Amino acid sequence: MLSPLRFEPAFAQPALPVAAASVIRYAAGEEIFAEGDSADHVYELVEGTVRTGRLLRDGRRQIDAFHFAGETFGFEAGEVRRTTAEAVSEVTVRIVRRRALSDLAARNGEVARQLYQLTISGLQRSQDHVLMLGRRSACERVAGLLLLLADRTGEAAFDLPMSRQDMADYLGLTIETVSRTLTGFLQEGLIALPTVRHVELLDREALEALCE
Amino acid sequence: MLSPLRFEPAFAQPALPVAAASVIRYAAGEEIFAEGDSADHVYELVEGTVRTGRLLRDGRRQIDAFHFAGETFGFEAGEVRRTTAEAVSEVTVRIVRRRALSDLAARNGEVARQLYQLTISGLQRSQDHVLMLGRRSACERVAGLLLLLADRTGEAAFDLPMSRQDMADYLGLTIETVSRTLTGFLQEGLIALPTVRHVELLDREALEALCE
DNA sequence: CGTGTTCTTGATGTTGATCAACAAGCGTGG
DNA sequence: CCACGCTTGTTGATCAACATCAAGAACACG
Repeated sequence: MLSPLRFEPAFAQPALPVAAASVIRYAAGEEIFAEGDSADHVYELVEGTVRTGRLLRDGRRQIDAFHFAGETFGFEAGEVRRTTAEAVSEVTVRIVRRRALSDLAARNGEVARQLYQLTISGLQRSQDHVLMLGRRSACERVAGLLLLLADRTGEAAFDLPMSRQDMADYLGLTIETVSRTLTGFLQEGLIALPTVRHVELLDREALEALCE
Repeated sequence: MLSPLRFEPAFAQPALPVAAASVIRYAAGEEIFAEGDSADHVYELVEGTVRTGRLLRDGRRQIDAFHFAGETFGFEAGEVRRTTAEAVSEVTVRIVRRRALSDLAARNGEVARQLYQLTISGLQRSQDHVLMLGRRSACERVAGLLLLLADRTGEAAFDLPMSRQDMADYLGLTIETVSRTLTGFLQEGLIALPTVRHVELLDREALEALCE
């Protein structure tokens, strides 16, 4: 069921219009780049799921975003990575030289516009995330994540690509709270959880109501 | 003490390289634009402080960012505003037609690059905000905001342009918690609070340690 | 099958929210 | 200049949500 470069409506993004320096596979859990690395490539995700985020010295982790097939990641303002990217599942990426892309953008206004559009929609997702973390309860956050995942597949039933720990670190919660919230939804009949990594949304309305 | 177009090192951003459609003043508390408006202008803040954020239907509010003199705001991916912008203090802004700016960017690679740089640094600040809201305690959040405000003036003593409610809505806390945390810092000798709107950082080290 | 990992569930603890009262600033009008 | 009311901020008491700690269950993989 490989569908490279298929663009989901909710996340439609142009592929990077530059020849890839290379195409690489990463195993689940592998690091793609780390905080402090020099940021001379950007990535286009062909298949799989990637998480980007940061780690505090005491071990607390915050995931900024999950990235799915067709999306791009690894853009930085400066020369040095401020986030770490890891493969959540088995992953294949196209790697593009940042320099090649910025050169092209300097010559081609349309490419520059796409690049701009890409980052600004990333900014908007980050703002949604801020709202979620700043002002929403655990229930609302978990519901929000489930809806986000459902929207990108377009299906009410889908596999969770990430662990409970990943969900917790994205939502600013603990695994226990995520787990309890999911079984709460289960008991209220909002979702089914046939396996630990597969969700079906039974009452989308109710879940949406939780997110307003 | 007006200093239009002075760029603080920590927030150095190019002015929008387009003739302003107009220059407008807003009184403190006035709305500059609102969620749902059509997004056909961008703004350059000449003087004062602006907050951008969102409101949930039940009244919960989340401030995405504070903007200071020299900074730009009001960029949107789509045609419709997703955030509201309000004057925190008395404010003067240059208003630029979005269309004029994007036309210029399409012709001029350097302008396009600046625009890109602007949004990507906005994205990085939003990611810092996510980390703050997702994984930091109330103390750490308040310390982080104080340091952010100190950095942009370059002084250890500064006026707080915003109310406790604004601070709370930026930090994902309540006014009571912000207030208590500040008096906590006061009692530990980390700050002085000669008036309710003026802060002096007495022990910057300790505050930085709180943010790691 | 065992063994290690991930997930769930339960009991308890802590942080920050909520509710309530009071204090401090601030503008207006006497 | 003070009295007044109104807004904003502080402080206290209590509560609730989520974290933490601990144990067990389910699952994955050799």
